[in-house]
Amino acid sequence: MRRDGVVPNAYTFSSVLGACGTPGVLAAMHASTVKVGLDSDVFVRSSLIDAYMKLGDLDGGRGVFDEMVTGDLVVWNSIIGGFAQSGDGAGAIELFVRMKDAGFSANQGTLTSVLRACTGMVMLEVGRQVHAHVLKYEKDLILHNALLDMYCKCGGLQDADALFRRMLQRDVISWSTMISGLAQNGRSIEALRLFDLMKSEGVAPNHITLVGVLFACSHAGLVEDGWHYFKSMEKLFGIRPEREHHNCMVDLLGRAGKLDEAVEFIHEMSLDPDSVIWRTLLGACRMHKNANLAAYAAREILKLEPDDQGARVLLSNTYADLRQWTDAEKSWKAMKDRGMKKEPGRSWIELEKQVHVFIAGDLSHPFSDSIVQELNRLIGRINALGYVPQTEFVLQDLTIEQKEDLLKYHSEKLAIAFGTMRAMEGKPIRIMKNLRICGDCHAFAKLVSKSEGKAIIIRDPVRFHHFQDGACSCGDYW
DNA sequence: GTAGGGTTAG
Repeated sequence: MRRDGVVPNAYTFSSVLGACGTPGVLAAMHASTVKVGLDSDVFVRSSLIDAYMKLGDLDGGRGVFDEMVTGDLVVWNSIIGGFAQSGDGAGAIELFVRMKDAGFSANQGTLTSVLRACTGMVMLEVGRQVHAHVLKYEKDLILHNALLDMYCKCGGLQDADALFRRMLQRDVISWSTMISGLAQNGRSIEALRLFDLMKSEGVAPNHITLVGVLFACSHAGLVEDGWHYFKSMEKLFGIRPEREHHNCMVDLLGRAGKLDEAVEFIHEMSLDPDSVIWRTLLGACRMHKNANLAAYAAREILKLEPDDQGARVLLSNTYADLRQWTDAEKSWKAMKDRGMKKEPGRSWIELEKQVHVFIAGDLSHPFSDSIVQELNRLIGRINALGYVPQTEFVLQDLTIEQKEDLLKYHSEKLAIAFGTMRAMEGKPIRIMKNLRICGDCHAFAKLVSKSEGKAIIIRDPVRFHHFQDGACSCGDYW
């Protein structure tokens, strides 16, 4: 077209920008839009923002957005959606507030992205407010699916359940979301029952539905059921098991302590094992304290991804679990030499529409003094219920006192203490974590839920723990 | 008669 001397217009650019697969091509295309003076056209602008965001270039997208000479709702939606999709929920919500200040009112697209941002940050209360605006779009399935997912991932299972029942239409995504949501919240049996209901209503499952089903099995120790679904999924639903399903099986077997079967499964599967599969096995080895197999899995990961810090951390931790301090030390040193650091534990809690972040061992929160006081009070109360700090969850070679101190200031404990101080009467404390919860914090949360008569809900990267009256929804199986 | 933004697992 260019060779023929035809000058592209805004229609051309907005179509072509979506196809820019590399930063170089996009930059050239962006330059062309400027050259012909079309970069301020709202269609071109929203396409440009979207193209940058899809390549993961947040600054690039933001740059185009900030030149805002012209803008409309879709331009706002592009930038908000971009932030929400790249995991910057706080940024997305901030932009959403600015958008409203600028006099635009949200439509379905905006609300969907904002819900996704709420989901990412476990902002259930903000999500509930968004729900009020969703009501007028009762026919929008995408939006309702996003709302459903928000409730599931924020631990609002009752709301999710009620919404799911009320929805005017449900597609395979709605069903899959609800099935996974139940499974992640420790209600695997209900998840499988819902799967049966889905089939009886004639909705065809897809490969993601089956991931949810297998996830339900693996997180409830339902080894037989898991095997059954895995073996029959192709025949029954025409879905060939993919990587994710194989990974679920390794998780299912490994989590249940059948490590040999898990290894055998990996060796015999038709796909080449990737680092995700090995990482799943490694996690199971750590859970069941099999250092030799862990070392094997970690070496396989590092073969595929030499700079994988997760593998090195888990390997070090396994050695530490076994009190093999020299090997642990060596492994930590290998990390340091490669300039890698362990990601610090972080917990978030939403109180009065504000998100508070706690970092393990970091007492710089403005209310730290009273939080530590509250923590001591809680520990005193649960000591009476038989709490003993499980220092084996500290993965360094330290004295008992030092270990107890490290354990005491794990980020989720700080967040729980802040929660018991400040949370509303009768409302559960909701916390999100970046790492999986440790065994000591799990025991701590169980006992605090009992001593304070308060429900605590913790979301880690893969699942939820609902603590109430001294027990957890995971049944101590995670 | 031509164009831009949104949902599900790990």
